[in-house]
Amino acid sequence: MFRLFKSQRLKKSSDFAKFRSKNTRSIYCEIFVLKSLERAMLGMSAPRIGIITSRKIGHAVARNRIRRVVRETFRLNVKCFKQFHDYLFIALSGIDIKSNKEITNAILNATKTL
RNA sequence: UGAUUUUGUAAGAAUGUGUUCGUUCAUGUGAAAUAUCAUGAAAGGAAAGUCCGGACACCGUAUGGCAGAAUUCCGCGUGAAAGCGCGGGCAUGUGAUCCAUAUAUCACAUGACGGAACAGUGCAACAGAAAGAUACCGCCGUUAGGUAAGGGUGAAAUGGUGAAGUAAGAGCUCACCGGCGAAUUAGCAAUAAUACGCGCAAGGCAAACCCAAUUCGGUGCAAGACGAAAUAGGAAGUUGAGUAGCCAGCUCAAUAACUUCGGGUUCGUCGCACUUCGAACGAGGAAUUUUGCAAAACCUUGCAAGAUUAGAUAAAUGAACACAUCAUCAUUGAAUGACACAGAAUCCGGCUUACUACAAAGUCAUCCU
RNA sequence: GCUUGUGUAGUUCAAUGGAUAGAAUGCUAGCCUCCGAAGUUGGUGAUUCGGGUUCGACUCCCGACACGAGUG
Repeated sequence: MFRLFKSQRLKKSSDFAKFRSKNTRSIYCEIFVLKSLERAMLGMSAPRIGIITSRKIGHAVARNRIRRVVRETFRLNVKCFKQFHDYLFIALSGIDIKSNKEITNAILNATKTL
């Protein structure tokens, strides 16, 4: 019931390019930027997420940790995310200092306003 | 006791156990596993840097020359190679012995350690008369000139000390030391020792060009193979192209070929996860490793039994809770944390760098006797 | 992933192995002006880091670090 399928993750570069071109709703925290984009009402209804962790955040271990935390929060709290929407999570520098709980709480607060 | 350096460690256990929720791959069941199923496996010593060397794949041909790149004391061992290890020689530095100093001897450390020549070129700021040949002061003589002993400069001044000698001086001559040469002896060799010869007109830098010897075809899994999808031969330029910097040779091509710009597509499978046979169960083999036995002074070897073999692709290997253990804080009850460096990306062998703990050795500092 | 390049003042660039590493711009303090701007005179400030070769290193060599570029 809380599974995370491969189809729920953004993989193609065209999916990421849509965020650049079209108008998106976005919210900025000190740690990250979360963007949302409405999708055509076709196919599956579940929300999808893409994660960007650039090299500025830190070494590969720190980047892996953030990706895992974001995926875990997305998996356990799918109901907070709207259906037929794509989400893009962009991590910013300074996120590697925060603990796992702080990151999850910050994401859940962000989804309320989106 | 502390700091630091070097070497080593089948060490770096996701701290352990349990529960719950998940991720990737393989196999099975199944019509379908991208249906919420079952079983099994799932990150390091450096996975890192990409500095070397290979395997492997492609380049229609990889042949010769030039250019270019890399390596460089000697011997032995190991290895596919790069490299690594052991021993020896030489040079430099430090310390000790000796001690007026040098030489010498011993110990330790470091060394990209071929060549300065009957090959050539280049460089040496400032200072200094002079930096590869010269004469400022001085000395002798006073017409020309002779002279490198003394002065001072410099990183470096044409070997050092003493005697003899002289107008004054000088390897001009002699003794000792140093240097160079070829010979003999020792050594597998690098090289060393010996006596002999040369008065010693040429020193330093080759991580300056260069010379000698040896080695090297290029590109890299985004290599490459197959399938699917898409599409319009649109514009400009060149006359050759064959992936090597140039030339030659060889091969192909001729009205087609190539380059640039613009447009379209931009997904999947294999390569690729120890390997072979097999439809599968399974069997054989390989490597690593644990235990036991036997042989052996040790290194190690053999036999038997068991275990293990990562394979992702916007890129898996995770999260939460409970108990135990440990650490820190606070002060005797409960809070925080699971610890450094750090994340496989075709595979393997090295090198380099980062870092925790333990062990050993060295150096330095402080205290005590 | 693979290949490859570059590091000099806050910024943009110079410097043949040899003075105190130079110039523009910026910043800053005076002068000028009624006050600013412009002008003018000073000051400030750097060889990414660690070793080696050399008498001597921004330069040559080695290792690290940082920042780029190319490649289907």
